[in-house]
Amino acid sequence: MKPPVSDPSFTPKRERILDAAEELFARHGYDGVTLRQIAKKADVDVALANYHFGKKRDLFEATFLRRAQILNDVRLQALLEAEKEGDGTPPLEAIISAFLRPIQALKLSSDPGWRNYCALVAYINSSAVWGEEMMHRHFDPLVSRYIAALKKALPNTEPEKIHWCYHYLSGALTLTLAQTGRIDRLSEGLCQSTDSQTAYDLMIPFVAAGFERICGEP
Amino acid sequence: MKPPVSDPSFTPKRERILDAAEELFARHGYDGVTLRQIAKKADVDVALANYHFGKKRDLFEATFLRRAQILNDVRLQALLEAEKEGDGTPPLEAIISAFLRPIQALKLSSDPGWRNYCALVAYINSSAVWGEEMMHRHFDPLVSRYIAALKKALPNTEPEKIHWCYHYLSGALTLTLAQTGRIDRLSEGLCQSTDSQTAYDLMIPFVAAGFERICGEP
DNA sequence: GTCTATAACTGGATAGAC
DNA sequence: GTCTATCCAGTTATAGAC
Repeated sequence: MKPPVSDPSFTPKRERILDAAEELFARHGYDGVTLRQIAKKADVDVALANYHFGKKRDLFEATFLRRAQILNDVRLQALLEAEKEGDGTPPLEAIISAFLRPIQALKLSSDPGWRNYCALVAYINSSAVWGEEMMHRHFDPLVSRYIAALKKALPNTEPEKIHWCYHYLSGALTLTLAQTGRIDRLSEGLCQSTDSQTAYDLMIPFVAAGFERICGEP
Repeated sequence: MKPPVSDPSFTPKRERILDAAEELFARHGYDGVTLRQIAKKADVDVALANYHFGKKRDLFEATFLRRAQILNDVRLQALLEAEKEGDGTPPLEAIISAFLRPIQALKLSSDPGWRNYCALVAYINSSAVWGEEMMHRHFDPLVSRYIAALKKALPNTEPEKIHWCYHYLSGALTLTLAQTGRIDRLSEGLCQSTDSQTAYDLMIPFVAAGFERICGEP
């Protein structure tokens, strides 16, 4: 008989290592974390990380990859649905929603690991060392589909402008994912980094307005 | 007679250490860099970093602080000038310009160190560990002045919304400062991370439109 | 100010018992 | 799969000669 999966103490050790790595890498970066710290947080032996994942670098990749495909899948679903509703060319805001809402949904889901995973993606996307390679390999194929949809929604716009607007969107999203707590301090508690509801509800129209201004739609 | 400052071999070693630390910390993060690497890049002895700056942590702070005051000064100047021109309440876009243009100007200045310093600020702002404390202590006093100006330019708006919009602005700026090279790849060379001219020229209207949409001005 | 030498420690990685 | 024991390269930091 298998123990119930809901009890964290019964979680397979392999998964516990990934959970711990996710949280620590997200917060302290690749070099700021030791395998010993990860093992301690996961409550497993140090050598076990090596047994399951090989080198530290490979554990980092495995942590990143575990949820990347899931995120890509739900996003692709959202984009396809928007395209179906929009008869092939959904309006701008629907595309941006399809890009952002899945993340919001995962954050609000039952699995709290998504919060750490999002922070990990923010860390990787902000880093020149990791970002260029890893984001390109694992996320850009899907992002290219979003860019293509944006081009269709905003014809008569130079592709260059669409790329820059996507860059600003990516920046706003990345800092939101990082949940650094800075907005909490700056606003003296008025806003919270953890308030995903407000963060995404406002981000979508904010970004949509920016696109419209730059890409010259009414 | 002082040697010409343009010759790097005559730069005082202390400054060379800061230059090297700036570049390496920005790219690899605090934990991703060793004092030996910094010393090697600066072409000085390992012990010298310790002699001048004390512990590694203090060298990191010193690197961050060297240009922070300068940046705050030019920004404050820009904000005051905008307020003078706007009779106390400059229009939205003038405030955003006063926030962003000084950075663009420093990046385009003769001192290439500003490029690395900007990436360092991006690293710190993206990090939950460093960001909350260091950004708050050294940048938030001035940022609060910008927020106050935004509140005046956008009356009848809940302060909460202004803070969130500033957060999106900060995110777009941070990813731009990081110059990760991702936009280069995604756009297949159409756009360059290093193209500050375009990056800021488009960011200002993009962000202004977002503010207007959220904060309900025409 | 500058460098040599070294102390004291921590990191990743693995071999081998169970 | 799991854990003990250990290797050794590389780290910060400093004491002391010049």
